[in-house]
Amino acid sequence: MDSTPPEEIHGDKAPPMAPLSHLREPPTTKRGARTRAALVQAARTVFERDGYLDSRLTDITREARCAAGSFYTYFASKEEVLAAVLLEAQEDMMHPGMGRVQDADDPRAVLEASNRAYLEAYRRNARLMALLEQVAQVEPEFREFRGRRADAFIRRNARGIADLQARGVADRGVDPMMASRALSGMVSVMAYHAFVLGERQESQPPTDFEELVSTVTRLWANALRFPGHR
Amino acid sequence: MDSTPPEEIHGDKAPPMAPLSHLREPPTTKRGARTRAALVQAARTVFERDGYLDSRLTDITREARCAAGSFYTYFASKEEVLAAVLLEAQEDMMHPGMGRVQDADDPRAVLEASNRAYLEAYRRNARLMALLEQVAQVEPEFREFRGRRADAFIRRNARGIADLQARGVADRGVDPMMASRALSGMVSVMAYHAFVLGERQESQPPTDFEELVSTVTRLWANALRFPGHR
Amino acid sequence: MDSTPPEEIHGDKAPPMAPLSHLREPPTTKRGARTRAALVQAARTVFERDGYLDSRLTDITREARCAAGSFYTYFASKEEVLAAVLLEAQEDMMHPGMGRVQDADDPRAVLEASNRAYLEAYRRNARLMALLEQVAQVEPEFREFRGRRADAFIRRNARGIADLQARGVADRGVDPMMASRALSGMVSVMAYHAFVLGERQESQPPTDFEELVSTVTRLWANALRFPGHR
Amino acid sequence: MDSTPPEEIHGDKAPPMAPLSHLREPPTTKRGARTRAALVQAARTVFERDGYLDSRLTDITREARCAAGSFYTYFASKEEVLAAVLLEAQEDMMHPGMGRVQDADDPRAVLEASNRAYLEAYRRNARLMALLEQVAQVEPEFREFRGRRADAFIRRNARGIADLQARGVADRGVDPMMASRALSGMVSVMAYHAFVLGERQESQPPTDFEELVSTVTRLWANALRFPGHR
DNA sequence: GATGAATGAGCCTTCATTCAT
DNA sequence: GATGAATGAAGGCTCATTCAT
Repeated sequence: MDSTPPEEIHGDKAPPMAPLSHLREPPTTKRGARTRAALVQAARTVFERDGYLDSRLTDITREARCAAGSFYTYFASKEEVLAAVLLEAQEDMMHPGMGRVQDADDPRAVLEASNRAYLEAYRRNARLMALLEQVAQVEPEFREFRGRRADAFIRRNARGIADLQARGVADRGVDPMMASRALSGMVSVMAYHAFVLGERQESQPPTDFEELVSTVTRLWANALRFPGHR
Repeated sequence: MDSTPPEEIHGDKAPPMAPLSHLREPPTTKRGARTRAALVQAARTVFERDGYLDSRLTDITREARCAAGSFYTYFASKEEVLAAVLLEAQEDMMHPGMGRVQDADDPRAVLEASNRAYLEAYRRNARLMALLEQVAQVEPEFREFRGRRADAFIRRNARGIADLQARGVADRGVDPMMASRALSGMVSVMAYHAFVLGERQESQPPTDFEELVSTVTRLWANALRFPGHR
Repeated sequence: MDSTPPEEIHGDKAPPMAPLSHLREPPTTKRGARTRAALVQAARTVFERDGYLDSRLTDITREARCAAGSFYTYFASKEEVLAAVLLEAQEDMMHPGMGRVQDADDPRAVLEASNRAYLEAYRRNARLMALLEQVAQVEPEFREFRGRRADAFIRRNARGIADLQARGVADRGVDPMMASRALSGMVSVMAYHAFVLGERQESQPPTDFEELVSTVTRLWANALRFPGHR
Repeated sequence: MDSTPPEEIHGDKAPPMAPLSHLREPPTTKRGARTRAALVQAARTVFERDGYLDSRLTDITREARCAAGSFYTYFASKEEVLAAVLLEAQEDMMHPGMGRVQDADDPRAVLEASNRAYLEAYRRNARLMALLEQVAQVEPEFREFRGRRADAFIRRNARGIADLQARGVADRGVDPMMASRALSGMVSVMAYHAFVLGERQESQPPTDFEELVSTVTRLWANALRFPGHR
């Protein structure tokens, strides 16, 4: 895992993530581009605020300060704007963009950096992730999108694990893909709990970010029997 | 963890799980009881088949072979039947009912039995779990229900972990609650993937149940540094 | 053509005229039957008054004094009510029900009775015929309905013609079906002109009914060379 | 009917056929003329393909390869393009342009030539005739247009009939106008059946054109008791 | 209790027409 | 003249809930 580029753990250099649907042709004029952008932005705002299911198209057009009919100039349906919203945010959601790691030879250090980057990205896009979870329960198209996103992380982490197993620094008794699915899932569940559910119940104290990072990293490292306890 | 009753790990002795809503009075007559039961059964069938959102009340009354109006004799809304459905299934979903473990002193053996029981219960009620995930995304009431169910498992497992930590057979470097949340979440994510998503995509080979049990158990045990590798 | 039952000329003993569509199940209760009937009646009124295309479902429900949603209890669409309207009127439209002819052996007398019956039925249902012409231009389903209705008349008249040809009292130089189509068409065109268009242009004097009957009868008889001029 | 110019039977030397509407001023520039022509041509294509009611203005402008807004430079509405389309095609629809008849003294020969010319013109413009029938059911303006066109033929044929009656070669027992309306209608109905409906139902064998001509001619001649059977 | 018809608010979608560039 | 985005009125349809029988 030394020379493995950090992104290999949770990151995703983003194969364009297969189009969600055949979007309408992009606007030709500058004015059109502005309106379309306003609609996408408005949709994100409304979806994040009211949820996908409870939002009406007219909420979006009102937020975008345009007529109801204008929506259909750019999108064929609510699904389609959502696709546009997700596509636009995809980059930031999928490229945790973890910085340089001091000691790239230390699996724990690399892992921690990776987890931190992932969790930071999740936190940044928490409301969008919540939205994605919601629509994945309702629209098969977005269930697949969620699946592809998850798989991207899982496959990369699986490669990292296999690599460490080959170098003898990770437990060889588990299948890399399955272990990756379990451990990546563990992190995402924690993120969901902390940043999505945590936000909603203000009764509870917010999760301590650093503790979150160090706990999942430690459990992960232990789970794979990284050498050298801390 | 030796004397800890198995249920202590994933199980739940079911504190009445706070009523989901103030249900209407139970039917007085025998006929009434029959109709109500038919409605609950029909609702489960319809919800599991079509999803909560896509099902109409008339689908349920048709399935129950009764008139649309009769529904309101027993339930005030769609939410309320769902509550009844979940309440009825709660017992089996929450009490994995893991059998006696041979060597209750072996943390790994206990853990494995616990995980197996949890996963079997999940598999048994997979469609209902899928339904719960869906409604949790839409109705705050059921989000809380899901949360309470998860917390029940998490708290029990946290107690088990704290116990093992106290006995010196589990890593003391992690907070029991947080570790429990992470590891319990890991298992539930795997279950969701295998039994909910797996069912929908018949293209993929079904997950091998035993491998699933052994993998999550091994990762969990490692994560907490249970003594004695395998 | 003597013993040929009169209906054989323009009439139609009505093979049920193939359902226009799979109508919803008829209402079970008396109240339901009343509402449904009110809707069909209202639809006929509105369609005849405003035309099929210019009428809105809410016009119909208002006319029927019921809520907009009630419409869908009985019909799935505007098309479907129209089907019901036509089905209900079909009997009268298709069974001119010409009375006994004095001399059933006189082809001219039979023919005249038949034409009179046809034209009277057309006049009685003129607004409905106008409606049928309109929808036939727009909905393939009703184009077929119109076609079946026309064919019923044409086939019967063709049989009458073939019969007379066999008896040597009609020109054998024409194909019975084609001649029937031409002559039946001639009559229907005249009816359309007199009772549909005539009504709309009050500027013109109304067609004299008896002259209409005698003219088409005479032309028809001549066209087939019935013996014995008048 | 001898010296009667052939067109006198079904033809129409086209009195300008009263403007359908007050069209906008014709384009001044060459570019304008080109755009306008493209729009009329596109409208005809689209109307004939999709029907008047199912076609949208944007279909027309797309077909004409111009912007939606440009439409209004030349036409005030959908109706107005249709008027332009019909005006442009009027010439060919109304002037069957029947060739010289060998023996202009033979009523049957003249009649047959006239019918053939009419039917050929109908066939040539079948899709436009279908369109005209459609719009006549919907727009009063075009109902009148259709009426004027029909009247032109009917009046001419009525003159021919009156002429023959005067010469003693046609049944004097019928009113020339009414007989003309009936017989002209007979021919147009047959044309509509063969060329409009026939095209739509490819299941049926196409009508034999020569049989069509000879049948209507024979029936017509008989109906008026032209001398000398065939 | 059961029945099933009646209710009507609410949202999506279309497309002729206008208008700023 | 041409462009093409913006407008917004209009109407269809759904379905949870009510209510008369």
